[in-house]
Amino acid sequence: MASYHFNSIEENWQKYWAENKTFKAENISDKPKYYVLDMFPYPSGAGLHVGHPLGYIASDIVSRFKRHKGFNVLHPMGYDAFGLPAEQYAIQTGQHPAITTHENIIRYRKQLDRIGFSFDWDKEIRTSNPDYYKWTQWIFIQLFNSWYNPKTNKAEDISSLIKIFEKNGYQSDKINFTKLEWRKFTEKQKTGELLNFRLAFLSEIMVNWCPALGSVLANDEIKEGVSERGGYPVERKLMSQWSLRISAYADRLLNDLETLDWTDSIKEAQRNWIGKSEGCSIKFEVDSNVLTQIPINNSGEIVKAPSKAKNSSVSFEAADKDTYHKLIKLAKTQKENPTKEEDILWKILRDRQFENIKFRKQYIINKFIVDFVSFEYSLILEIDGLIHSLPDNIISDENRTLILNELGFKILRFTNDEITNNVESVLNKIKDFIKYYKPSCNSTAEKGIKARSDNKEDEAKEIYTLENNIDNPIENSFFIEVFTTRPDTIFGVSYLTLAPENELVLQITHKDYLEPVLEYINTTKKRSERERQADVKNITGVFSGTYAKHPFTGKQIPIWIGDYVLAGYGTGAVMAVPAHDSRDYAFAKHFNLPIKEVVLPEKEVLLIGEDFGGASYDLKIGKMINSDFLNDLDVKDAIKKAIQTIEEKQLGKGKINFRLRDAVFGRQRYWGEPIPVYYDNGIPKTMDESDLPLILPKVDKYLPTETGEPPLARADNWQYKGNPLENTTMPGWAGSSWYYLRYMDANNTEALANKNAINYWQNVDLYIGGSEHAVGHLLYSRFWCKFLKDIGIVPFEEPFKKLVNQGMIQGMSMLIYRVNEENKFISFGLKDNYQTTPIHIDINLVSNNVVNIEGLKKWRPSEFQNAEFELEDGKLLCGNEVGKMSKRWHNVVNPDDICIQYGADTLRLYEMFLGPLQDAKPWSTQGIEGVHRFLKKTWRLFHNNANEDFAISQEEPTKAELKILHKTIKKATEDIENFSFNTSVSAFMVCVNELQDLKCNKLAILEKFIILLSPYAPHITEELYKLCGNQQSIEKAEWPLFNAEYLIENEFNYPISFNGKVKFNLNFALDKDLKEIENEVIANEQTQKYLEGKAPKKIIVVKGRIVNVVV
RNA sequence: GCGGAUGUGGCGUAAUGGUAGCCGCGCCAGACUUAGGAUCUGGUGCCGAAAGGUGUGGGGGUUCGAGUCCCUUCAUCCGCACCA
Repeated sequence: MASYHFNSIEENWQKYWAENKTFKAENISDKPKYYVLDMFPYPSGAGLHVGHPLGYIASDIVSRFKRHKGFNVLHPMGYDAFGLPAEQYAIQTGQHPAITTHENIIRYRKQLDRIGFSFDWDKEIRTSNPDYYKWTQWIFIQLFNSWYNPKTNKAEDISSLIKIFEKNGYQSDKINFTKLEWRKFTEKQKTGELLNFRLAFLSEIMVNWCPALGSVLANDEIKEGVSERGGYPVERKLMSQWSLRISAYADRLLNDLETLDWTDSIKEAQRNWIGKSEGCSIKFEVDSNVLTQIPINNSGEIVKAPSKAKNSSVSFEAADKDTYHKLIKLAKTQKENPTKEEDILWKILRDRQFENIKFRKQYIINKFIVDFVSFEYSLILEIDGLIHSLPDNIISDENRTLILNELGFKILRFTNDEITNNVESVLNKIKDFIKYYKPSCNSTAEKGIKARSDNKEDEAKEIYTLENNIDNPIENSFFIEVFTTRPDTIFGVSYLTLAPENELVLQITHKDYLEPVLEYINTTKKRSERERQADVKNITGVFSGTYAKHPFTGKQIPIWIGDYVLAGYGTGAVMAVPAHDSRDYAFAKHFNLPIKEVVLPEKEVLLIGEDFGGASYDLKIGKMINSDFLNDLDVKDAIKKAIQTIEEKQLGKGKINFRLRDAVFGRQRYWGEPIPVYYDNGIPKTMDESDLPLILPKVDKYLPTETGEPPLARADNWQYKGNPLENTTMPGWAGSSWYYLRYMDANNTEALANKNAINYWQNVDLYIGGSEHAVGHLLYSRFWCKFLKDIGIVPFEEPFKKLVNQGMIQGMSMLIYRVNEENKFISFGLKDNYQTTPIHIDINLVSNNVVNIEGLKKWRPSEFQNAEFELEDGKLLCGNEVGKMSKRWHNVVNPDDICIQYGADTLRLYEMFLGPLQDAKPWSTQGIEGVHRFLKKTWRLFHNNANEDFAISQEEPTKAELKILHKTIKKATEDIENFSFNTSVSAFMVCVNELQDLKCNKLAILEKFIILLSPYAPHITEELYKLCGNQQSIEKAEWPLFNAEYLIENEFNYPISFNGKVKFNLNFALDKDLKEIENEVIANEQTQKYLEGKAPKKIIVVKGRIVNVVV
């Protein structure tokens, strides 16, 4: 008895492969290498569903094929083991996430093994293993120790930058110091400056804070305003964070896309994400006639922007003179007559030695007197119950907070009661704050200190300054700098628009317009990102009351504030050209602002001054008009000319802008790689490499501390060399950004991988995975690869040469319909007679859309036991819905179940047979029978049907049999190379059907055929190969060679068509003269019938293809 | 809105510019069987009894010939989402 017992066959061969290490990849080999990689799975608690293996099967087929072709194949698998779900589970249950993760991995491994993948399991890796994350931390240290040198266009050791500073100082738009100043800087100041250059750096930035997850999320982890995992709300928050300077690599990441064999859609997604735009910055002088906010210092003097040395600083003590004098007077009174509470707090602040922190009392900032302020920490302390502002001040408390926050200050408020009765709590709050918010040189406040240090000798003249974006401002002048890609349209500018978040807004707003402007800022702030995104059509904005001067014409241009301008892009300000930008157009229309055309479209000539029929002309094609020196130029030339002129006149300069933001690298989370950084007296330093790995410590709870610090702060003795260690951990993408390198030499303790191994395996030849990683993982991996190349670790620029995206396998949900507010369910066809709600039920309760009602009652007795059912034809029919395969919809299909019922070979073949790998498709088990039947047929070819014995013939194959075989060899080889797996499965079926028709059981044919089939169905083919008398695994067999001679035909049955429509067929020898064929076709009596007595105009004969008669 | 992809039987799909629907599911008929949910044979786009006609989302074009190339339009799916 030898029928096809797939269960035992599959189990035996899986054991054999494991024991014999059949798929071991050698790091030293004479064979050519081939590296096939699957995207790193995260071992979730739900296990694998049938969608996951789709890509793994495809990559496994390619791997096995390449081995047959004589390649040394690296085909590894491992786990991206850090991640939020395990941590969420840990928070809920208290179980260490390592335990959960380990259990999940065991389950994954069992499921993977069952499908018969040819992974080299000796190379398995887990990102949560200290042996692995040691090297993730090591890479982080290298990033910290590097900066990007734009001259050499690569990362270099930070020491080369320090040398530059020592020799030349540094000058740029935003950072300026001389070599002498550099030498005078304290260590802290130097650290701060260097952080502006390190590829891993600490900075204070707006982050996406998800309170529910207790974590910061990257932009690509947010979908539609909520977190991708869990769907929790996300808010914007200013935080001190580790980031990676991916923006330094923006150009290389963009340009090298061209070298990659990836799909256009992924490349396009990355291009969009990087978002390069070439243009020009232009400065608009704010009209001094209307600028009422004269910078004034504490003494009531007008402060001139310190010329030259700190030329980019503008005073922020902006209040008009009248207001200011009132303030000074008030401050003085308040200082002299402190309240009881004020006095208590002041004494504490003065006496309690907050290391190096100086607090000032009753200090004027902007239009306000604050109670206490520390500039080192940008911290304001306020005691409720005190008068905060001028008695007649129109600014509300809310707006006051807003303005102070806007200036980069954080505010701690205490009540009188708190100060009188619980001074310790007040003290602790301040201490906690100071501990959590490290002083950062990137914060606006810190820059103030920097500026201030120049005027040390004159305390009275201390001013709090803020750096802005203005280059070389002329004294007492005030500029708004915009970024535009259309400098050619400079003469079409009818207004400027600032983003509401733009720091300049508060400076330029006319005092009469302050209230509506503040109100507008507040409204836009309250609107969540989500609302703002969803609501593009709703145009909002407000006039600032101030005008700017056109740089060429000198004309007055109104300055508006509008939330259609993004604060984070360019300078957060635009020059609006409504005639040639649809967003500006919509805004101008809404507020009735002038529209001036300056580009004449090429084709349709529009009358000047006339509206463009409700739209703007945005294309960069046409001739310039109404544009002074640009007139009559083509747009493209005008752009060049405009930039040139603007640069000559020093009104701005050519600039390239990227949308790509630096990547936030810290998570307020436990289950991730600890960041190997400690704080020596507040200065961030990396650990010695020899002390790595920095092991994730034990904590009592996986939650933030009471003071809001990340869970690592709970660890005992979380210190290095007596200094506090960093409390945040690395994000999920850290470990997965370089894992492909670790597989090359997974157990190396000396390096992330041995140099020879890296040189042998090089980059990944084929990478298969879902397109959901288009911009996250794939961009970060490219970034790290380029960095590792710069520092000499890898010899290649790109990690993944060819990328194939498998389509998602969707789930088919089963829906039954409950009558609203009744416990009654209606069959699909009758549901329209009622008001119903669809309910998802377990797909196992349904076959052919018929619901098993008894099963349903057992599945959820509470819901269905006593329910009423309205049937059609005695059946309860359900509806279907295609969507995500998920536990939630009860539509998960587990590959284990398929393996038990049909076997792994059937599952593998079927997943490939479903359709093109790249296409998304809903999972349906309909059709799996056909694939299973095919395998049974294949098995029978090798067996005598009568007694089911293995029976194979040694006879010489016939020409017909060889033709079938070689046709299949050709198709199978081409299809694998084209990733067209579905068509090759179909070719195998054709082959078996035809061999069966010929009753062929010849070894010479069948043995070759099963080698072709073996990458797809490895178990059954191993078994048959062994039965054929082979001692070795089929894996070692050579791929059959295709011989075209067997396919040569000597005659062809030509379709005869008339005007392209086929009417009948005629048989001719293939070497027959084409003219003769033509003659015979004309002579044929059937032809005469279709000619209807007319003479043919023309006859086309294509050899071996077709005959077409033109009538 | 912009960008990308896809539209072919009841279903999954196939077709170097050359006979549209290969292969599989489902369905119909039959054979072998105590039985079949095993296996085998034949049929199966649609209309039509047949002859024949018609047919690849719609419209137009190029070509001797278009599912395939071009233009246009519609629908669905996926990205990006005011990037100046």
